[in-house]
Amino acid sequence: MDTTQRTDQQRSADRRRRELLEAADRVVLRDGPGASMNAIAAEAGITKPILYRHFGDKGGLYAALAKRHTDALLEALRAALDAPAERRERVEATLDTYLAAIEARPQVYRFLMHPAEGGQPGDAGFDVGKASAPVLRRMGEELAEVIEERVDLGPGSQQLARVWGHGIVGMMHAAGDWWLGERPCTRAELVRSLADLLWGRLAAAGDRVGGPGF
Amino acid sequence: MDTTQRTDQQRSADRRRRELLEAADRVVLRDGPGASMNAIAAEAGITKPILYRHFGDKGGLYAALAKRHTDALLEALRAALDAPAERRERVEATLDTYLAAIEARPQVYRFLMHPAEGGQPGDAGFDVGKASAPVLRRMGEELAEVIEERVDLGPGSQQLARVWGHGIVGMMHAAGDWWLGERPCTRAELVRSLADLLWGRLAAAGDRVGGPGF
DNA sequence: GACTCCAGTTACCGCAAGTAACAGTTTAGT
DNA sequence: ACTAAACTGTTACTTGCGGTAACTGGAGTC
Repeated sequence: MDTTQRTDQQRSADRRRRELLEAADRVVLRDGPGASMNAIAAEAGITKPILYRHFGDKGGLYAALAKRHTDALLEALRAALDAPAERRERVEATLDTYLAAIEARPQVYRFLMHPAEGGQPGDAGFDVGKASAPVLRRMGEELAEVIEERVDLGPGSQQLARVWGHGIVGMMHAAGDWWLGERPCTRAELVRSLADLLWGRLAAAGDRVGGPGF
Repeated sequence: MDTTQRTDQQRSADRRRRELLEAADRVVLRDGPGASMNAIAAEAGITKPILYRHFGDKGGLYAALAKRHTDALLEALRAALDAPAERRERVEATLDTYLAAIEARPQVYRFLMHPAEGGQPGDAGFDVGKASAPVLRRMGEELAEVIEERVDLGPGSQQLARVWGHGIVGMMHAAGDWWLGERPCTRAELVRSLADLLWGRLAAAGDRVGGPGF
């Protein structure tokens, strides 16, 4: 029962866990977010209880799965966010990176954003936002950090940055979701339109004929 | 089987339907989005099959329920959007109306935004966005209409307005969701911060010390 | 060789969606 | 008045999923 022994076991368990996650990934990508534990186990060549031993419950498995993809996505976003360029270019690069990601793998995106809850009704009260897609939260928080650290916002900058972080992420997400469903324009056009919005073009635009505009 | 007769029946059915929806409303508000059909039927003083006769399946019931609340919310938003004031004031009024609504009835909000899917795995392919919360889509579309109709955006205005409609709604939604969970500031502060964001303050702000800002 | 772990299995429980088949009651037709 | 439809409601069932208990076989350890 010395250290190497234990490390071996742990390594084996970790490898197994990765294999299971990869199998789960395949199934979720094939069957959608409603994929059953049985299906995942079958894909991995084993049976349900093993999944439960590794991940506790379905939420655990999905959380682990989501973490993988979220980490990957955040990595890509960070790169775009930290690129050496001026602000507008960075914003556009970040938007484009996100949109390219959801465009390339819509199933992954769908899984991350609409995890299909499934919470038993016997659960506790309404912890609003707790069951919501945590991906957006993480993205919002990270963006807030970058903003607060890079942009000079005067007093109350931290709160402002957080609001903006979550707001911008939400804008990106909603616009991306809609765009992915309808494909009304190219990705570049979408990026440009959103950046224009953030650059205050709504405030700068004139009214249309007939009274005060929106 | 003349017309009046049939109308009577239809009226009765409609009344029943409303009663059922109100019962469902109570249960969903009490038990959360995972409320079971049995529970709803019990609250209405009847049993499951009747619910199924009226609404087809759980999705139908939830859709009907969501439509009610969505209509009410959109009504309120339209009022704020059409108020006689200048643009910035309207934007703030609209944001505040939305936030006040979700603040007043977080359970309703939660139900509308996170309907807990539940789609059987045997379903068709990934119609991304189809199962997504339709509330946001409707809000986005309506806002787009208002923008396109009131603001002079030059060529390509329709597409731009739609992108902005969905983007702004998403911003409002995400920021509201986060705010409702953490309550980091007052509603008025949040409204102001978001309006500032839309008014291009991010673009106008200076860089912080040490290199180009975000 | 007996002992202990561990991966893995089968077989089950509870619960919720959805359905089939049956029963009471009002309404229409003759 | 008597039957037939149509509507409302019920009980009792099937199916399928999440989750668990209890057993089984094989690896290493004393």
